[in-house]
Amino acid sequence: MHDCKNELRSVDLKATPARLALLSVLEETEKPLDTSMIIDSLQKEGVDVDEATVFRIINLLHQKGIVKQVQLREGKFRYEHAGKAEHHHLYCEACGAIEDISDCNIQRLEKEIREKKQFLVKSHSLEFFGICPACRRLERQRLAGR
Amino acid sequence: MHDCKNELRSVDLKATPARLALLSVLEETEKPLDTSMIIDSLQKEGVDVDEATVFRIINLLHQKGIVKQVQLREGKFRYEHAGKAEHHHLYCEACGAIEDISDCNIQRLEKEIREKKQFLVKSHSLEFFGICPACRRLERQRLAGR
DNA sequence: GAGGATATGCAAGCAACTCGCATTTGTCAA
DNA sequence: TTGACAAATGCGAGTTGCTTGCATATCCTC
Repeated sequence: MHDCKNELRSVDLKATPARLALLSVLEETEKPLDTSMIIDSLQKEGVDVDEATVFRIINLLHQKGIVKQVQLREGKFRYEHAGKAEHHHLYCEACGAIEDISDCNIQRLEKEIREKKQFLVKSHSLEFFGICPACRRLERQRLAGR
Repeated sequence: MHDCKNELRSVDLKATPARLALLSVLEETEKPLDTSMIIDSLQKEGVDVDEATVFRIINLLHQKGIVKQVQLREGKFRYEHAGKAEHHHLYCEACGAIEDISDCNIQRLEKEIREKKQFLVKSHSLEFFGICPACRRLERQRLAGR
């Protein structure tokens, strides 16, 4: 919450209370958040920001490269701070749980694409969808219980 | 357009004109389409289907596993026939061109996730975003010309 | 502290998608 | 072939995620 100010300044954005609070919410949260989650978190910290403003701030931060968009087949975007190490997501289709995975070498594939196809890869998204261990256990219990 | 009927029957769906036409559009098109593209294609074939109906059909086909959802950071879904070989997409952020890529072994990664994390992977999405060769050429010309 | 560029709130608007209900249409059995 | 019924469609209204215009408030520089 202190170097948020510098982070904003470094990309020529004014350090307003709304932006500082939003940025610190994203830095403190490990999972990607959608805009309504962001608004909830801000309210819990006593910061009341209009929905339109949240979208404007998020879009600015995204185009400055400070936050990343995450899509999980929910019909909306989530966002996470770009400062984290390269990682992807396991998304449980039953309960919505999200887990990070980091061990994958897409880098090699990106390099191949760049060399063979002359396509300049700027970013990518890789998400796995399925059922998490907890939900699998629940399902097994449900089946056994009848 | 002939075995579309059987395809629908095989998942207990009535073979209505709208569904048959929609399915054949998806089978004939190589790129993933969004709903308005689907509606346009249907109209060109003289089939007039309501927007709500297209969404209903697409959702049914998706939940029966006949079509796949594709997300390309456009704020909406695209769909493609699930019968195609496993592949992913190169999406040009400048002109919107989409190219398929097929050479990647995510399978190994999926297997690892299933074994190490007990997470049952049902599907995944991998999309690369960047600038395609044509757009890179245009950009170079634009820079050289001034 | 004042001035000017910029950020915000509010309200209206848009696009993707859903839902309820009356009508039409496949499908299957007789 | 036909008739009946479950299911599909069209239409209209509604919801949600997101954007925009404009007046007011705020941050930053001097």
